[in-house]
Amino acid sequence: MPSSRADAAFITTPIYYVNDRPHIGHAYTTIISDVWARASRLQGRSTFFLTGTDEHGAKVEKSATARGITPQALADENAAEFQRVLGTFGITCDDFIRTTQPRHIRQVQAFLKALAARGAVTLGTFQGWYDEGQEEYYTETRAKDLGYKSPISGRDLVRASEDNYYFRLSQFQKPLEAFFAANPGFVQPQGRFNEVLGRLRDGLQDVPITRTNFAWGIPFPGDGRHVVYVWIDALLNYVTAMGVGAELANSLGIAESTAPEGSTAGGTGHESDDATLAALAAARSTYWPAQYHVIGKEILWFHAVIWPAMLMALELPLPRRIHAHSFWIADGQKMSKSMGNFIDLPTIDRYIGTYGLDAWRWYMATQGPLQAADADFRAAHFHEMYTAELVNLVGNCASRVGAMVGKYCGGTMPMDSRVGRSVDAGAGAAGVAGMPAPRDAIQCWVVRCGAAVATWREAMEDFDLVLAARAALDLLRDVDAYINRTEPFKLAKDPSNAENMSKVHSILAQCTQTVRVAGVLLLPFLPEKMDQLAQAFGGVPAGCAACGSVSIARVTEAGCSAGDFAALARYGEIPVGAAIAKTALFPRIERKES
RNA sequence: GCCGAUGUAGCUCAGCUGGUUAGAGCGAGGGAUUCAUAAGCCCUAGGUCGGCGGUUCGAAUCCGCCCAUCGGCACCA
Repeated sequence: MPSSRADAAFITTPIYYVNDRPHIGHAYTTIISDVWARASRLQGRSTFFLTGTDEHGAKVEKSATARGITPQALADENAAEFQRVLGTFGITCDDFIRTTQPRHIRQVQAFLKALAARGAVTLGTFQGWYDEGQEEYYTETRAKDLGYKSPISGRDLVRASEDNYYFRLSQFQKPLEAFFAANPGFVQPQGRFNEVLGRLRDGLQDVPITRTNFAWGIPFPGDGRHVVYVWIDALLNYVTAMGVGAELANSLGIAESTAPEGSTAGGTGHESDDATLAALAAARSTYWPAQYHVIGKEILWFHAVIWPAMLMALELPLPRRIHAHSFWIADGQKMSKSMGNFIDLPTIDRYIGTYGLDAWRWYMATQGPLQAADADFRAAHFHEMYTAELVNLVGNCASRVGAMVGKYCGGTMPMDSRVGRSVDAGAGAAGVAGMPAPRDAIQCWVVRCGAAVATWREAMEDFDLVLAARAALDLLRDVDAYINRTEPFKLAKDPSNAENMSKVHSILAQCTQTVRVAGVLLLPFLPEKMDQLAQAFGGVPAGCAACGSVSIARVTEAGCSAGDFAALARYGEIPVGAAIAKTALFPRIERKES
């Protein structure tokens, strides 16, 4: 069993079903996870961000058959599409796992074998409503909704049964209750956790984990007539990607040859032998358990109950937290294929084309359904948020500070002449040395920045991206307010007035330093633009020397990791004399009425 | 049907264990300015805090009922 590292963090998205086309839901989950991963790296933590594709199951098999290609060919095609699409969102995943890769298949079989060996699996009979045309089972409630008729063919559903292997979930009722009681923050938001607890009180039943009515899946070890049911296969990706089951697979002698027919395992990894698997484990297994499983609310039960129970059965550590977000709706309407109102890829591309990638990430991360309520996606709202927060606040604040340093300080970082006495923005309501008082008495910028950083860190820890972003924006609001109050542009009217010019330099020094700190906090959200800002504001204060950027580097790329966060986010790191340039970050966009 | 949640200014929402004139952001209207991306700043919006009843010296904040909206209810990624 791996032992986790305190200085490491592992964050995952669900793996996406290759039978789907990428849409806003995939974009959302992946982007918010990416923001968190970047923030984690920024803080100097060794961070692993995993996403991927789920490629087995009856639906994939059926779609492939309909197109006259193999399931693997379909999976290859769509997995490539997912990778391409996610790439366009600036995602910094450290790996992209595919469930048809041998490394995954071998470990899944090893885990199932271990589950069976530990008495967590039994053979039973599954009964359900079967659609003979679709070769699919429906749940009791779904069948009832359909009037016990096939939604496709209209024929009556039949009561069918098949022998399946079951995971003895019912055995984990007590252990799960104890775990939840001891970990009240396990599932967030809280409302979702309550839902899980409520359902748990109704009691747990064993769940089937194999199927025999289709072939496109991982053969169940010991009984080749069965394939592993897709969601068991899928859940295990979180540990197989990290090589957690490598030792088990090797010791059980499970070889790649047991992979299903037609599985050629394209894509990134092609680990197939014991040594490769062992290497995978050596490099990654200490990342487990995951710090965050980021998921949509529709798959909460699997992640909050079945997955922990499986891990308990395998005697593996449980993930620390599960964040289940809600759904985007479009203009007040649920998105659905029949409504034709899905925010699809072409729509997303249009937004990114018009507003830029960072703006898209910003809207996703700050206006999305992060908590229990669904969020409405509206074009007008997108435009308003872009203009109000990115153009008018972030962009404009950086612009006016950069412009004044250019005009009044020769484009170099000015000296704060009060350093040594007080780097504040007015110690108390009276202000300092004739300088107008700030709007609050707590405006010592060192303290102010430190508080913002602390708020940001705590918010990130809780996956409260909105609060984290606001901590940075508030810093910029304070800078704006400070400029308005101290009016350096008036003090600078007479350049020969040395005393006033000294004040101007002090004021602008404070503003410049603070804007830079805010920029660091915004980096995970706005990687391109905040990198641009960092370059304009003194170059590279404490970021990655190797790549010459403060952008958060990927930990997996040798020699390129985030710098010392304490220094990076500290007020005052821009050295006096450093070049400061005015920079235009977010262009104003005229919204054409549609 | 069962379980749970929500209902606060035009919009999105804060308001912990009840207590001075109910808040923020955005939008809208007005004002003073000009360093800045016609941005920033200041003032304003008089909203029965879903409805009714109760507890209390006192409730948006506790209890009950009602209305409305929403979520979960297991094999769906």
